[in-house]
Amino acid sequence: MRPTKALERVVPIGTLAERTGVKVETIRYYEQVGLLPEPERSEGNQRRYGRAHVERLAFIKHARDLGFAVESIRTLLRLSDTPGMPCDEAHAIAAGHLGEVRDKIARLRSLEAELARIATVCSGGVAARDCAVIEALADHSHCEHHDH
Amino acid sequence: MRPTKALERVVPIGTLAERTGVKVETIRYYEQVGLLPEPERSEGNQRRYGRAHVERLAFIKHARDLGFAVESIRTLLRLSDTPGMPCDEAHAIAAGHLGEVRDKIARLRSLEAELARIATVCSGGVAARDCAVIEALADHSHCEHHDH
DNA sequence: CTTGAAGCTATAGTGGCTATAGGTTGTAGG
DNA sequence: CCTACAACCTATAGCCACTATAGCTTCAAG
Repeated sequence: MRPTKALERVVPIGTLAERTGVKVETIRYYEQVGLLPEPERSEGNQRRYGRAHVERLAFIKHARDLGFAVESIRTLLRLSDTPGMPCDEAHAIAAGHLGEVRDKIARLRSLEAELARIATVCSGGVAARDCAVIEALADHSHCEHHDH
Repeated sequence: MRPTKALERVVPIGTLAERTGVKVETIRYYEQVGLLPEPERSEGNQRRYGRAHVERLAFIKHARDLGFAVESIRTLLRLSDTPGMPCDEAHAIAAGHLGEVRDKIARLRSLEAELARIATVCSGGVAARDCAVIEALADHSHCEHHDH
C-alpha cells in the first residue's frame, strides 16, 4: 500500500496547489518570474515538488495575502534564505507597505464618505436629469484645480 | 487681438488636458475606448475640442476620482445623455461601488492590523532568522485551510 | 488497453493607463 | 518668409499579478 496523498513527500503541481491554496497556473507563473525554483521533473516532464517547495510557496502566499508586491517578496525570500543577514530591509519593506495600506485606507474612507453622500440623496426611481448621482458627477463645484 | 487661451472655445488636446487635469495620453485613451467622442480635426489632423468635450471629460474625471470603473462610467454617461430615463441603474452602480469600497476598506483594515503587529515586533537590527517579519511569513499557525 | 483527469507549453487577455519611437503640424521670433 | 521647437500624431509595447485559451502529452484507475 502506497502512502496516502496527504503524506506523500513528492507531489505533482495539483497537490501542491491544494495544499497551499495557490492555483496551478499561479504556481507556474511564480516559477516563471523566479519566485519559486524550478522543481525536478518526472520522466514525462511533469513537475514534482518536495517539502521545501511547499514551505516556500506558503511563504509567498502569506506575503501576497498581506498585499506585498512580488518584488518585495523576492527580497523577503532572499533574506529568509540567508538567516544571518540583518533584517533591516525586511522591516523597511513591512513598514513601507503598512504606510501604503494606511494611505489607501485613508483615500478609500474619503471616497466612501463621498459615495455614501451621493448614493443617499438619490435612491433611484427619478429621471436621470434629477438624479443626484449623475448631478454630482457633472457638477463642477468640487473642482479644486480648474475653473472650467 | 485673439482671445486668451483661457477663454478659447476650441482648444487642442494639451489645453483640454490642462483644464481638466487629465493627461493627454489618457484623453486619447478615453477616445479609443469610446468614452469620449472623436472630436473635429484641424487641417493638419490635430484634435480640436469644444465646450461639450470639456464637460464630458470633467464628468469622466470625477467618476474616475471616485473609483468608478470605465464600464460603469460608460453607463453613467449614457444615462446622463438621456435625461428622461429613470436613474435606478445609476443608483445601483453607485450603491454597488460603495459596497465594494466598504469591502475593500474592511479587508485593508485587517491587513493593517496584521502588518502593524508584525512591524512593531521587529524594528530591524536583528538577524533575519530572528526577524518577526520573516517569521510571520514563514509561520504556518495562521493557515486556516491547510495542514501543511 | 482504454479512458479521462491532470499535466505540459506558448500565447493572449484583463484594467487603466503610461511610455516609447518616429514621424508631422502649429506658431512665435527673427 | 524661414527656422526652431514645442506640441501634436499613430502605432505599439509595457506595467502588475495573474487568468484564460488552445492544442497537445502523460499519468493512473479500472
